Amino acid sequence: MRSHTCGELRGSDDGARVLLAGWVNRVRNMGGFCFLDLRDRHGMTQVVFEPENAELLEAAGRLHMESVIRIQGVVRRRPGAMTNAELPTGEVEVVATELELLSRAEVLPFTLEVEDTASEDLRLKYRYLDLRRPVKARYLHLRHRMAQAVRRTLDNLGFLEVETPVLMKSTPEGARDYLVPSRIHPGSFYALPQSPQTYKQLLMVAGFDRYFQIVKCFRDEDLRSDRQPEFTQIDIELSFGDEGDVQGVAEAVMAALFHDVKGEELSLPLPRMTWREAMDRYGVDKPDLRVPVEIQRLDHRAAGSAFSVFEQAAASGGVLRALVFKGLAAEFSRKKIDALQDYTRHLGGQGVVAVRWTEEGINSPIHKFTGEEWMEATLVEAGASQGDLVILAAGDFRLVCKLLGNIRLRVAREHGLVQTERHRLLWVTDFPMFEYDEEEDRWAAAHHPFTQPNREQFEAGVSPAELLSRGYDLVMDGQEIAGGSVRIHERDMQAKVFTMLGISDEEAREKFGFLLDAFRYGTPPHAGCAFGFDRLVMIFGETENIRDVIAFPKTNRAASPMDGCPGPVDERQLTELHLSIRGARPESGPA
RNA sequence: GGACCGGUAGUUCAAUCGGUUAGAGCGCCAGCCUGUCACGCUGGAAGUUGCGAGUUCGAGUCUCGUCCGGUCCGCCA
Repeated sequence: MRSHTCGELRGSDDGARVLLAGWVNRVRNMGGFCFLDLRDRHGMTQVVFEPENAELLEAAGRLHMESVIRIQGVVRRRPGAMTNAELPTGEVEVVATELELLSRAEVLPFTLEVEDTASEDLRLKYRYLDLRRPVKARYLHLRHRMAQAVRRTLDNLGFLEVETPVLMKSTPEGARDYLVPSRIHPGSFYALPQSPQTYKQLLMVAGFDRYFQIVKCFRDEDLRSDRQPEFTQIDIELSFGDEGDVQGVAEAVMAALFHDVKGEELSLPLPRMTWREAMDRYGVDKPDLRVPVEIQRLDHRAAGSAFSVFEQAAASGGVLRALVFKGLAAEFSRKKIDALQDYTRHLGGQGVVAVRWTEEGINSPIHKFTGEEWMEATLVEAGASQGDLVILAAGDFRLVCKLLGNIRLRVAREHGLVQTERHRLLWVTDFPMFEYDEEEDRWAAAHHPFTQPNREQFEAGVSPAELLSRGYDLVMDGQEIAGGSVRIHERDMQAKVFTMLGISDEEAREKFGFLLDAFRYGTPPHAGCAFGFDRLVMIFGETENIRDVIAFPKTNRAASPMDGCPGPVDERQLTELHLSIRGARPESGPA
């Protein structure tokens, strides 16, 4: 069909007879002759139609953009001034001798530009057109290269790729499941996996001591710019190893990606930081180390401030923390500070105290309570000096972390404080084992219920609030790109953790009996992790939008404007599945 | 579940304080053009202003509702 792609002809091919096929990117009809840019995913080549062949020239002039054609012709080196330095094929053009229209294109619903000019819903509805644009196609090329690098690396390290079921049992912990009704078992449902967690642990019991899988996972939760209902994990598990072994493998994967994709050597091992330290210094469990501003601890100064909010924080065991933005006092007008307060309330806080230290002195709304002396001493202790903007927040530890952690990033982004020259990776370790679930009034697993608690603490009977886990997250540029843990492999310990989670023996047997049973027959100590592959591609592809790195993504409301899913089904199908719909049925899909 | 932003020719946008026939670029159609590469020039067609109510002499513009897209909070072990 074709002898070359549209991206490979060079000056050295001068004189060759070639067959090219592709899409008409653009036609430039000069009257006496005409130029045509022929495009495929490999590149673009200029085709010339000359007056010697009037019939061909006329046919070329009639072509529509995005029609698919095949041409036969002769490669010709372009005259010096006519070369196009912007194109890899720019030294040559193909003089057409034959033209075949393979598929005529109608006028497109939007024009294919370099920039994202068309609205996102149109581009999603005609995703196959959006993907013709090289700027979009490049994300899928990148994704492919990264997937290959991961497979090659893990294969070389002795990992076995095993596929696990997509239809599985619904489990109580964690995200909302996508459910699939069973035809054969009336009233019963499969769940789509939120991750292959239990299967990979069972593979360890089965003796496959090094497993991996690049696998789709599903969570029926609301979407975000970095969250889709179906997404891909690089899932890894190994036996007879601990945190260090898993982290070493994950680091090897990252090093391979840096090498293959960016041509850079990643310096290993990556730094480690405890969860507590990350929260104290950055206010989040996934610190962006590219921002050179840290939270300052001023807890001991809260009592004695004479400002009721701070005093209250001190009295109730809360904290007083600060962010110091060097030299930004002058840039923060009343309006910008108000915007920051709005943002704080949006995050669920009551507000923060913004202090500007200018040439005229210290400007803050709480002077009248604290007095000049307390304020200046506090600012100095926080490391501030004249010209700085200081944000103070007091109260519950988690809330203060959330407010200052987010403000740190927001101000850094708005004022160009993010040092983007190089990526910053680190491991965050020693996470809390449990988090208190206010709604359900019980302790919930911070990672998942198979995570091994810190053994010393566990044996000493430390309270759930204090207990740390053997979980770890890999963080890159402020994003969690992988998370994992050393798993529980002892039946007794697993039973105790279930108890701490308020899961009864019966419930544990009902939901996880197969795993507990498996542990009775010889279980190797094991540990693992899973990468969020989509987010990884986002970072390497330098996009903020997860839809960019997925071939056919869903909208914010988990629908696909392209194929109209989800949509209603025939009554007959419902009957087969023993289902009836409560309330009115939709007449058509959401798109 | 909540907050905010957006929706006007095929498309991207404009339309002053609510006021005459809703404009422009790209695309499309017709014609011209021998070195373009976002070719150029001339002319033309193209609109349920997302949808539904309301206010008004008069609504693209104001109000309410609703649908769709996006960002964020909650949620996401």
